[in-house]
Amino acid sequence: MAATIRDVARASGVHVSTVSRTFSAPHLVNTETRNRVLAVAEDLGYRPNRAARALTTGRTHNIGLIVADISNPFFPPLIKAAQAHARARDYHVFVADTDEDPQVEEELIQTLAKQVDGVLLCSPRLSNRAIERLHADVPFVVVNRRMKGLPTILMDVGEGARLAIEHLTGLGHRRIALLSGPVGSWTSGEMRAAATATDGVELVILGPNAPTEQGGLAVAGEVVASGVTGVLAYNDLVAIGLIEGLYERGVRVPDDISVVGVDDIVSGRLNRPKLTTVAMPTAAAGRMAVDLLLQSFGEGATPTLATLDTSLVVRESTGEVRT
Amino acid sequence: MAATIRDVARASGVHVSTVSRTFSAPHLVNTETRNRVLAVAEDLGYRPNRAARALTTGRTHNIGLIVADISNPFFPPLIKAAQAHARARDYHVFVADTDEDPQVEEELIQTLAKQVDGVLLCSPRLSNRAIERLHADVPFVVVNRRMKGLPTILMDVGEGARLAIEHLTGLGHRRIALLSGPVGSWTSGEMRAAATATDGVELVILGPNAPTEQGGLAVAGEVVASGVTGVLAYNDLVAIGLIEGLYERGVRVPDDISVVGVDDIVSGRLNRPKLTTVAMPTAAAGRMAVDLLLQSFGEGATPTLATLDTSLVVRESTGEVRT
DNA sequence: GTGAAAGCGCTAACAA
DNA sequence: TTGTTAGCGCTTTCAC
Repeated sequence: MAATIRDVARASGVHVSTVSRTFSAPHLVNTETRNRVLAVAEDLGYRPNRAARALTTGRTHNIGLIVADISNPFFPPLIKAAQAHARARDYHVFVADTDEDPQVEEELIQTLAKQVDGVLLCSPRLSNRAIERLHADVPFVVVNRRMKGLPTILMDVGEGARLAIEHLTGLGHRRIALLSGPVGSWTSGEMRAAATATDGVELVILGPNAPTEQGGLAVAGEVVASGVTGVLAYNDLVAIGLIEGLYERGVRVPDDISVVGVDDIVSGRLNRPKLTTVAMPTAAAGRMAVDLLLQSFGEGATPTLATLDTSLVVRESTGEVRT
Repeated sequence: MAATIRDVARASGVHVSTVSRTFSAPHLVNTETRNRVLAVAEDLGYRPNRAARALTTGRTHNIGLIVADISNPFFPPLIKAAQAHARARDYHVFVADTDEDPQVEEELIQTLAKQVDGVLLCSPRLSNRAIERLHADVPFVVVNRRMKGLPTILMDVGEGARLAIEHLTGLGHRRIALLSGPVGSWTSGEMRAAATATDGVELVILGPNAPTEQGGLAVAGEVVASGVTGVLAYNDLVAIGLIEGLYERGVRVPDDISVVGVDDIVSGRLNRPKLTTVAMPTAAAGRMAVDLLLQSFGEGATPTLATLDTSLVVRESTGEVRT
């Protein structure tokens, strides 16, 4: 059994409260005593039990981070940034994957609720109502989903979609497909709204699609059949899958069809053709999410909305429409 | 503030212990009473506080899962499998990323130690000594690293490397490069040992390399300069990066150089050329790791070694040597 | 500056 | 079947 505060107290001839202070309020204890306690603690391999500490303080110094699919390369940069940022502030991040299942998501939140001080909800699939209900149990910061009354971080994917469509029309494309994402995805809705609002475009909406390479692969036939020359995919994974699906059908990118993705994941930069895409500020979002959450622990916590800019990165998967 | 066991007790006119039993040993309480308590609990939105429960039971029902780099597509299938498997057994998995930094890894383990019942250590970068020391604080299961005395899951990458080399020699390749991985990687050592043991091969060892696409990209020049016709890369990411690097230098895969990866990640199945690779049973490893850990909680827990088979998947990145 | 005591939310004997 | 009591490891008044 690991050493407890009591062991340290006994071994150093002071009372538990003094040991406690040595760790949580060192300035309140005599330097000499403190050093002695510290030495004994070191000797015994004592480390304060965070869970027990949380019971009295109400602060676990843990943050939960919930994502729909950890294997989507969109998330790791966000996760890593959040972890690093949190660690620098003496918080730890626990990541959990919901497998795109709202019910698992809910369970996870409830489990996490008492073990963390707050939860970062990334691209949640839960209904607004459910989120509001769960919010009674634990503070949230929501990423990529508009939630009134909760601290929210949005990446301006609508603007990105607009840029992408403009890029395509600039290349002469008139008939363009939008590959939408999962039902309930805020991002997908934003993209759709932006695309619909653009003039001079015949928009074909295909979906919902799974936000994966498989999703893109599966919709390739429909894309070909739709007779479009340009495509804006829900994300890079879908775009990559689509390109492969088109390739299998003898359709070339960008020669026959231009494809734009969203996210700017690493493998999009290495695949051939290198992907033209809407770059999402994922790392910044991860850091900001942590900041907002910690901030919300303080007094007078005001729900905040932070919108981060996106940008279009033009690479090789888009080209002029063939005449 | 969320409802506590006491609120429920008061509101349902029983004592806290009865409420406690209703949740942790329902068969010990009268059906009628139980229903009443359950109704009140539901009404108040009460959920047992796992952290507090852990304090008395010594069981958190949480499992920590530590990986070196969550953005390496090798891990997500393992993570997902472990999470699903654990959830089915009423355990929850918290994932943390060490960023390939042994010091972060150590900190993480210590933080996790008291908040989980055990830790799954995947491809740890820590020294054996450090691992043994930390093992005093929390039970481990180690994946992809040989640790005497600890439950261990190994994927037989040595055998996989042997198959890969044989595949290459079978295609007529004689001069073959092995792109090794990070220092301290058990996998890398196994691959090297297996490759060295193969007869009739001129082996060129290049590395250590970062286990990423960048690592592969960076070593492409050396590969060309070495005059090999076949390459076994540390993992698929390195293989993919290498192929891109070769492509940039006008070297074709598999026409000029054959490349074999390790892991069988999804994007290797979609990139062109589709990657020939050593498939790792990651999902099985994740499930088995959870099993081993839970098992080790029981009586007479014996340290175990499980070795999982790998296999060679031949796709398009390898071909006959040019005459 | 340090000690004593109460209590965080819960479980686990032991009684009744 | 249910209540009583002690206590898990720690923090936090309040005294001294």
